Amino acid sequence: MVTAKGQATRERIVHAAAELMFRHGVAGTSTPAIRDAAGVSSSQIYHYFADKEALTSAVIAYQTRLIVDAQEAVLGRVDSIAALRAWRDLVVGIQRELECAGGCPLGSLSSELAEHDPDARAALADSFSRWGNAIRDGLRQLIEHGVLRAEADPDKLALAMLAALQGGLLLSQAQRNSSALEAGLDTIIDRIEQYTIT
Amino acid sequence: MVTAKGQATRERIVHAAAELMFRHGVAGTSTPAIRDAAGVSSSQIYHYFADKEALTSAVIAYQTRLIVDAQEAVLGRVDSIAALRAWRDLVVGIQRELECAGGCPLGSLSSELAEHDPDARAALADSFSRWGNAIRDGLRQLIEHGVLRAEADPDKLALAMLAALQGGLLLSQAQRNSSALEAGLDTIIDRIEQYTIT
DNA sequence: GATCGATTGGATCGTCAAGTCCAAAATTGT
DNA sequence: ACAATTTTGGACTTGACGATCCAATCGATC
Repeated sequence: MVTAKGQATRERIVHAAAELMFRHGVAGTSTPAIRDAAGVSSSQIYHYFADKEALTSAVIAYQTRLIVDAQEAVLGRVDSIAALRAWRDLVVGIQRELECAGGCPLGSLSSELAEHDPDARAALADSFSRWGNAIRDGLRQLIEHGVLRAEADPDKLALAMLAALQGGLLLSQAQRNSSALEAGLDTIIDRIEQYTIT
Repeated sequence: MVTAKGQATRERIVHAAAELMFRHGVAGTSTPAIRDAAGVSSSQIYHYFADKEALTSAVIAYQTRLIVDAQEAVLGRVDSIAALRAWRDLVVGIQRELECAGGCPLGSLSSELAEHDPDARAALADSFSRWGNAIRDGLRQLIEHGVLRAEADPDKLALAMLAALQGGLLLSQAQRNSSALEAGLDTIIDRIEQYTIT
């Protein structure tokens, strides 16, 4: 059983852990650091989570909820090429605001955990699938609305878009400028635009 | 002064460290593990490298030499869309052979180190620039050979290709299949192909 | 073959992180 | 109010990792 107060404490821990892991990576985030950032004691972390791996798993779920839910909401309303470009501007804008630091929280977690934590890898694969499906559904709407021709392959284009997005974020993190992210997204959108019904 | 024998030892350490860091990440690779894998003693690591950060820096240079040099060689000979697709097949084939494990060594290093080691970030940004330039030069050759129209923007398309490549590798690592990598590269090449002179 | 720097082995140190433990305090239900 | 359960504080244990130290050995050069 867990009370409302306990739930709040649990969430405070996950929130602090997510923040620290985004900024310093999973391995670079110690449980003492999480304890201090969340303003709790050591025992509380292990009261709510079996070990650091379980906490990391909760952080993955938390970031997925933040990011993928938001993406689904925005992409669900795409009904024109202009709306797709507006989505692109949103993504680029977020990265610019962060001064290209940190990359994608999910991408970073995946890169760090994929080889050494199979459960985390599977969870992140699922997050990426949801994200890709959201893009695909946006493209399907464009076909249904008569914006794009039916020959366009929404599955393939969505995967390509997600790849360009993740790679663009990774490169912008390394190069500290968003040009690769912009070039990647713009080029995929240009390709999509060629299916436009004129 | 460093003798040939010392040089060989140094290289053995870098090679072992690169291998371990590729499989387990930088933080997941301890100096005792490197010592054992390289068959040297602790003191030798610190005889040839100031600290783990310096060794990591050597690993970045090593991976850059392996990967980017090879990419420059292959991309330097691109003279047709078919050759570009052959390069795509090469990249996808490598990832398939590794069963999509590990992602891109440079991408993984970048994701892990970018925020916490500024020198490593700069070195990796440089590696990515070289890689992007190699792609760009391949595309420029296609224009010069009259395969593509001059309107094609090789800089932008090369950045997009590199983003799709890195993102595709990251997603294939998480999802344990190469479909995102293939979709990403194919979509960018499809876009490039539309600049073909018919 | 003597000299001197380069190389090597391996014990060792200090630090810090993950995780445990137990008792105290707070909260809940009756 | 009281019992049961949850929540909390913080000291503590254990182990590993990065890094150091020093003596021993190797090998090139004169």
